[in-house]
Amino acid sequence: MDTPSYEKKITPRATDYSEWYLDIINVAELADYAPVKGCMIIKPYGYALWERVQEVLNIEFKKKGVQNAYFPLLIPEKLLKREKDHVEGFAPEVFMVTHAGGEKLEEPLVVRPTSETIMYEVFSTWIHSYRDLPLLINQWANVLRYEKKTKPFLRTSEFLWQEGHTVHKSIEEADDFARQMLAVYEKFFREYMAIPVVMGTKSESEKFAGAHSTYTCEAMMQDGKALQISTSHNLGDNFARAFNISFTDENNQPAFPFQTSWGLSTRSIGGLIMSHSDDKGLVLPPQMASIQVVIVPIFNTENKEEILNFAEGLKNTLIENDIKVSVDSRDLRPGDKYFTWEKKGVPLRIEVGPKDIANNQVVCARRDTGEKSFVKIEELTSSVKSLLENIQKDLYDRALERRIQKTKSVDSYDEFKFAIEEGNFVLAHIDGTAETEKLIKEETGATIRCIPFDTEEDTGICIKTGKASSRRVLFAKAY
RNA sequence: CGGGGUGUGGUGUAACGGCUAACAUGCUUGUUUUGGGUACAAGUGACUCCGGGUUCGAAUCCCGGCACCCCGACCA
Repeated sequence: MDTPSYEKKITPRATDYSEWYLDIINVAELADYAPVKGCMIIKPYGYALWERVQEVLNIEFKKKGVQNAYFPLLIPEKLLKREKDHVEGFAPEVFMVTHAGGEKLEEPLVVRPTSETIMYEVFSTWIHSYRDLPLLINQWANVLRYEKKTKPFLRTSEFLWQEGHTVHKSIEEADDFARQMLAVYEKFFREYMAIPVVMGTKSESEKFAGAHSTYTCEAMMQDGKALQISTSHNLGDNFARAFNISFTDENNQPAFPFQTSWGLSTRSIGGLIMSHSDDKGLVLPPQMASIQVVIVPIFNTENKEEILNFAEGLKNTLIENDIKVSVDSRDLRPGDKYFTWEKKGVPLRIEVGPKDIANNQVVCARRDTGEKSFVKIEELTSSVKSLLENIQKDLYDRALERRIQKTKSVDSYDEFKFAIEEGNFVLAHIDGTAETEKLIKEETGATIRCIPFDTEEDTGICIKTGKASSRRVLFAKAY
């Protein structure tokens, strides 16, 4: 049989991983390029993923007592300059508004690259007493950073995120909260996106501009590269001092509070795409999919109405059980529809035709494995639920297994270079200096992704300098 | 921001400096078909990324810009 040519192709992962990623976004209709450099249009099917992120995280944040608020997009330039490290970190990538109303502005306005400065300026007027603490605020917003090299979702000049900002009376409390929020992210990635992440602390050179310490969730993509998929910062009292946020404590003494900020962006959607998808298209975990089940009715002219009615009945049953389901009633051949939904990563496909109705069953086909099974109508809901649960679990397990297989512990620089070149996460000793870190990056392209929380004390010697080291850190090439 | 590459209907491609820019697919209509991309017919759809230049003549050559892709440096 001739292989027909179709309008959209998918480059296999083995041929060109990057090209494959772009093709998936295209065929699954997640995003389009915009007529502005480095910016993208998030199409409805892609935006539904972001809405799901918002839906789940809002619930988790509120459990922690965090409230949503909104601050302006534009920041007076002088505010951005208030904290020294912060401005140095962000200055090269800010967009600046210099004109408005046809005239030059007295003071340029910065388009927020992040909102610490404008929020904290305001926090200083909100906080007076220890009774005002902790202050727990989150905002859903877009931010802009001028980026030289962009890639849809993973790095765009404008991106969507949530940024949480909290203020606490002690550094211990702030640090604990920053870690709690990191754990919220970890849980979200595990239970919803089916992405296993490594939690840890960023090295000095990788930490956030102006932070006391930065905690991170690092995920491994299918090519072995790391993606920093969310971060949480303990800001210490650096910003409180810079923005003059102070409060009177229980002993009637003035004090500076301690702050955190934490964020998760549309980059995570890029991580989601790369984690599970295959050469046939997108693969979505059921917990993230806006369509969890697609029903493909198989009919001919005579039985069309009967089959469609039957399919609608199945749909209603599933909807009543909180399953997100859609019937593809288009007048196309079944194979055509299978390809459509395969590309879009719908976790489960139900085929229903005359033979099935006669046998009181349907055919269920898993997107992730292609595995087909017959399901009795009476057991439809329970079977679909358990299939979706299995898909969710298997996607996570496969991603975890892949990461375990591709995480190497090495003790020499030669082994290190080889393991990095092969596309692994590499656990190795380093002397802990920024110079050595930089040297390793220059020579191998690998950076310290984090000092994982779960590594034990393990004395050894630095793979590069031979100096003493007390613990292994995680290296990888990163997106 | 340096080095390299690409830019043609919605999508994937073709066209020596020379006919009305071609083919496939999509989309629309009709008939047919429907358990992994049915078949046929008719129709639809492109200032060949933008702006200059060279030329009798430019999708094609040159210059500039923009966007995208790859490799570096920089960053969520």
